[in-house]
Amino acid sequence: MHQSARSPKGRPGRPRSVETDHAILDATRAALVDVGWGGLTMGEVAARAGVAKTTLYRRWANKSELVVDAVAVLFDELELPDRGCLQSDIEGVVLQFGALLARPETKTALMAVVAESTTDDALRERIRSAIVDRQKRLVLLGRSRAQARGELPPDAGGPEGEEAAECTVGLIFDVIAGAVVHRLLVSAEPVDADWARQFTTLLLAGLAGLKP
Amino acid sequence: MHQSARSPKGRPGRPRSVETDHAILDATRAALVDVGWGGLTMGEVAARAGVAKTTLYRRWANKSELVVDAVAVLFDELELPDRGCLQSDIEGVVLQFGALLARPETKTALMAVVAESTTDDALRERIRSAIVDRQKRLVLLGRSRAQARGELPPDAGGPEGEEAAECTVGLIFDVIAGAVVHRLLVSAEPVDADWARQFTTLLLAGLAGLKP
Amino acid sequence: MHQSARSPKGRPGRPRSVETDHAILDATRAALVDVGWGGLTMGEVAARAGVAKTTLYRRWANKSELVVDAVAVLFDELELPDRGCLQSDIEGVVLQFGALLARPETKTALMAVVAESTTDDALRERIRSAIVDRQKRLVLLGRSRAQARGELPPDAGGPEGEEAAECTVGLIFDVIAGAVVHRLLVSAEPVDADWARQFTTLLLAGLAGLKP
Amino acid sequence: MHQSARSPKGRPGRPRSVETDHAILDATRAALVDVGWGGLTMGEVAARAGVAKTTLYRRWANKSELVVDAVAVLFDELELPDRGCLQSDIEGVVLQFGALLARPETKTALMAVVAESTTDDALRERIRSAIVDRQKRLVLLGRSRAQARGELPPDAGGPEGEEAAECTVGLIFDVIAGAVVHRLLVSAEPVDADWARQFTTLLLAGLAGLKP
DNA sequence: TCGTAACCGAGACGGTACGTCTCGTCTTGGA
DNA sequence: TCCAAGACGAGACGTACCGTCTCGGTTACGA
Repeated sequence: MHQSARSPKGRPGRPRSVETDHAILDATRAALVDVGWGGLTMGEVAARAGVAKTTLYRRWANKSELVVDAVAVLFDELELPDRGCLQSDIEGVVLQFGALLARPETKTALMAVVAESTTDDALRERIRSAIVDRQKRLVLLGRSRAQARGELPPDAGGPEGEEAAECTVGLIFDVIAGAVVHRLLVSAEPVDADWARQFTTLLLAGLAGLKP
Repeated sequence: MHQSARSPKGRPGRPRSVETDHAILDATRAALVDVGWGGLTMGEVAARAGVAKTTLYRRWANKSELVVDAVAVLFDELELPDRGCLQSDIEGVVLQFGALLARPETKTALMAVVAESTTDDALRERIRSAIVDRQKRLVLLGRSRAQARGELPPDAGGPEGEEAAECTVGLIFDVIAGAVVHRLLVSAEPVDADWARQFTTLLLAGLAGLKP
Repeated sequence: MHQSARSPKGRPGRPRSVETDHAILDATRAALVDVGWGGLTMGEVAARAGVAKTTLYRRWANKSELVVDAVAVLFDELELPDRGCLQSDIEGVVLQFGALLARPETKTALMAVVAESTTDDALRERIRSAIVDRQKRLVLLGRSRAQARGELPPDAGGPEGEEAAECTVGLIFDVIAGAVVHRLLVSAEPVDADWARQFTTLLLAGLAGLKP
Repeated sequence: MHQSARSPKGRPGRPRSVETDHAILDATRAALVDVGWGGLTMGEVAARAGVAKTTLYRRWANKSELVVDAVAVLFDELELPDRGCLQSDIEGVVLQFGALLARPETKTALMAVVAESTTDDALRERIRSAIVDRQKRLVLLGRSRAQARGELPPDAGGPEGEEAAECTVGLIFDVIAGAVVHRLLVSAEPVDADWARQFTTLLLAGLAGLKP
């Protein structure tokens, strides 16, 4: 998770409290809702969690890392619904992602830690491993499900085919996540069913035109 | 520009120095490069600009607004190159945008003010008017140029056609800007000629499939 | 006084508030009475003085220096009463000194800063110049007054006579101050008229036996 | 000694380690030399002694009590040399006391605990019983030895004579200890043979003039 | 010989104060 | 009226110790 795997056996001294861990992460999300990233302070989180500041710093080096861990779990709620066809599946996940990003703790926190990560490589890596890479599973799952349905051709064999597929996954991910984030946070307009349909149509048509 | 239109005529007292304005904005960008958004302080900017803090606060209410103005001008450098066909034109603008976002003062500042704007509506409006809306011109210009070349059909007449076109402009803008930003800042991978070509291909194929 | 003489003329910027100086020193003494040296915190002093902590640290580098300045002024209240004969004059000053050291802010602060000064030369020097050396005037005044009365012989001429006199002043000062402090703070017994008389008798007899 | 007499018999459970006791007191003195009273922490002492903080707190309630015990033993090294006459004997003990107070662990600790004791009666009592009262033996021994030599008259009989003698012992003790401490720690000048001779001369002449 | 009670190390824990930093406002004096 | 310099009240920062607690494990007595 955060600091270290810390072998459950043999570690001398009093072990860290797991309830404390949860209390802190819960308090972090609650505080984000109330005061936003800018108003979030370690002292406030500690007070809400009924915990000493020291206890926070023992686990996380700074605000950014704490918030990444606090928010990461929210993204794990995302899942690919099985609505019968690829278009519907993607629309479903786009709407879910939109709904997630509309929550105040998510939107304010996500952009802030991304901003912070532009000058902090360790933080970027943490964001990647805790949030971004975990959600690529959705793209992979969608593809394999569509292949099973016959909506997409099976992966090309051979190493160069694999590499191309890998590359396309990254592109799709950037397009989906980027478009949703940009519409919500920069353009400040809602991600509703209409927009999801229009966007997904564009994406699938684009993908169809990409390969040959 | 920033605080007030302040009529050039008739204002009593000593007028504000225009060199001071520029010195402050330059110092802001320079400081952003060195210390990032998180490390940027009004005092630091004032010191770099050889100016008193009071002078900053007389012009901008806070750090965010100052940074928006400091960064906005960079985005005006973007232009749509005329490379002869729509695909090339878009690739060119994507590469320009990627290069702009790769500059440290741009990427750190842009995400930070967007994050801040999630809890500050006035700031969001300022970002929109100073940065985002000004760049939609690129999409509009690209479309009309492509129409002139015959690569795209002319706009549908009538009000519903106009509305649909307006809506598509927003979608395209979100997809382009979102994908580039996400690739650079979240996925942390470069926006190079290969990626630009692949992305543009996807986009144009998607657009072709969107209309009918 | 404390930080610097700071030329009253020409210093740019807002000058420091003199009322603030006094409020802080008053608050320091009041807090010493209530909570003692060990319980004294910079934050508490600041709060009592209605002042920000920053304002304290702008003037004094730490608790010890602040307390030395706060307490020093109390010692200036001491004076040599003119009761007609040397014995009575000394008894008077001994009783005054005893009364001063019986005040809670004085006794707790004085020993604490002396203790701190054993590992801080700058602090020792500050104590010396702000407190100790200023009180040697009492010994000198007492001697000259006694000489005027004919109770003591005039100073021996010549440099070696002067040096011996100087040396004796130091001895007398150490004996008086040391005995009073030790009785009050270590032996924890009162400095009353009886004790003052007995002690002064010993001192004067000793001095009479010292010279020849 | 410190916490309890703890009957050597019958106490169930593992007995406390005596080496640990010594290691802690040694570590306390060593740490005092290095960092002084202000910088002394229980954690530091524990670390130096190779012991857990818990182990310290099982034995002493706080820093002051620990330091009193750590330093007290040093004062037991003092003894009254037999140099043949009272003046020489006193000079000898004054020099010894001066040398003891010149050691860094002694001077920093002694003043600090005295300062602390001004707001802590239990501590003052501990200092008295562990340090001060034990050294009055030197004054008593000196007096009886001088009486045996015929340098001083025998004690006056009767209860009022006894009381007066008792009172004089306190006065002498305060004068000697106070003067030495003051010279070393406040005046910051050395206690050397010259000063010891001058001071002792004053003291004995004073005593001679005190009685009749 | 075996329990049991107190010992011991390590370190987590809720607190408190530290001294520093930045904020945004204010008060000077000079231009 | 503007500007620079810098004092000011406010409050968060991250650190250091405090004294207490919970661990797992050790040591010596006495039943």
